[in-house]
Amino acid sequence: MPKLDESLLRPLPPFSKLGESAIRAILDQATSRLFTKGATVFDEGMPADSFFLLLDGTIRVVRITAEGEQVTALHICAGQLFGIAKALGRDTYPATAMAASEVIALSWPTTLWQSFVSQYDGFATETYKMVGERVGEMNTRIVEMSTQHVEQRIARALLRLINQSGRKVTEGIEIGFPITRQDVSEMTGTTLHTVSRLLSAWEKDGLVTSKRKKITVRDPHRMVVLSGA
Amino acid sequence: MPKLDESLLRPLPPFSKLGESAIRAILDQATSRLFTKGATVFDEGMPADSFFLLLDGTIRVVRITAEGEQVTALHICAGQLFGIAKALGRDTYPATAMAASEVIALSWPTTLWQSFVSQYDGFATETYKMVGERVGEMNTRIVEMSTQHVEQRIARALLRLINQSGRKVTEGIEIGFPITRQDVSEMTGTTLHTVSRLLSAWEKDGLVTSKRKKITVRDPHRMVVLSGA
DNA sequence: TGCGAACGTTGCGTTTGCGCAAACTTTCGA
DNA sequence: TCGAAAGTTTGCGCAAACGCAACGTTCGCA
Repeated sequence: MPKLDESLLRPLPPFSKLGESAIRAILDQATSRLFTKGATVFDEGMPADSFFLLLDGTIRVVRITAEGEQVTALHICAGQLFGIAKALGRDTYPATAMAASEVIALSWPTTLWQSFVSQYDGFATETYKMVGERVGEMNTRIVEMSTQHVEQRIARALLRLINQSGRKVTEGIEIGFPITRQDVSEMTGTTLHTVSRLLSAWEKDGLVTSKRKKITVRDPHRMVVLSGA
Repeated sequence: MPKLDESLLRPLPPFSKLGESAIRAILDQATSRLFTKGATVFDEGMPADSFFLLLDGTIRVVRITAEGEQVTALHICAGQLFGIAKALGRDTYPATAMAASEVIALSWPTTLWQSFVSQYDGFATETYKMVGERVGEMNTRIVEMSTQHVEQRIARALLRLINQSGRKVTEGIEIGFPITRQDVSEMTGTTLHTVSRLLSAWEKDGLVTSKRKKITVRDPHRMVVLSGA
């Protein structure tokens, strides 16, 4: 395994208050892992052996219903911890994590969690802050699903995606990882048909451009208006 | 203020590992407060000055949209902590808490949170376990809203309510606090009309009985089947 | 005890978004 | 280079649930 550089961790909130030696120690205990697109990092209900830090790529956190339908609960982007079941007093993973693109992640055995929390200043605080943000995000999702129309939900989903992992290109802002209509439908609780229709309409309108697995928002401002923010 | 009895706290998870003197100390710092039905305990966005323990009654945690619609995110029943913004690294309350019935709660200034966490063994762990459960609940809500029909969602909502605060009565199990069709609709993301229609149909079917602000499930088993669990 | 407000019911028309089906396009591996 | 697989588009019909509206019922308060 290649020696990992300390500068990887230093800018990230959970580690930002730590000194060089602490970061070195943390890195030395980490395993670096590569996941190909579509690969499963861990499965819902499995014992939470490890927790992870996403170095590159995007993770999709999904839950699968009894009928086999997938629902995307969350997207996790580079620099964030995930699989931190232990932080919420759980022994198993509450959802499935899959790679939405090529993914590089560090992992640590869950047994180290306690020592990270107690040894490293700010680690717990920053982690719980992140948990709080995710809770807020989920909360917002619930509110949106309850009160908004499909069109607004999809608009918001796209805006959230370009916020989290948008890349600026000539025509606008592009979502930073491959995403299908099916994926969008799983994020918004609709069907791929509805998403496809809507994107077509928006494309005709000049709001977005989309190729296979790529969506680019050309007019973010109008999109915000549409989303009813 | 009447002297509070230690036996109030001892059986509750966050305090279960504490000795008598610790519990005494915690109680002595608490303020006991009474809220009438419909009263607001705290408002979304307000500075999180206090955190609370619900001694009696039920709290409804709601968020209010820009259009003024209410969405119920969570119900909190007796024995649970709430308003624990600090635990998630927040300085303001992320949602509004209102009394769904007469409510008795203890409160502590948020400034004490840190010392509770560091001083009292198991307090943090148990609290985060509870946070984890709530996250799981919210997650389930999202999945349900994405994949289930209104009928199933309402069935699940009722089942959840009788699980959390059901009272056994002769005809079945009754929800332990006053609840309107409007309330149910806010929990399930529908309209009071739909809820009313459905409850009427269920009543005709012998599944439930409902009076004004009271709902009693007569046949929990069939309700579970209906909910598609 | 009577009035008003809050709560609940019901009918009807309409819309939204889903389900199904068929065809088209791009990608990737053999 | 060809074919299969994966992803996308689109049309059509339908059902679920909403919105509106009007009316009935219960409760609390003066």
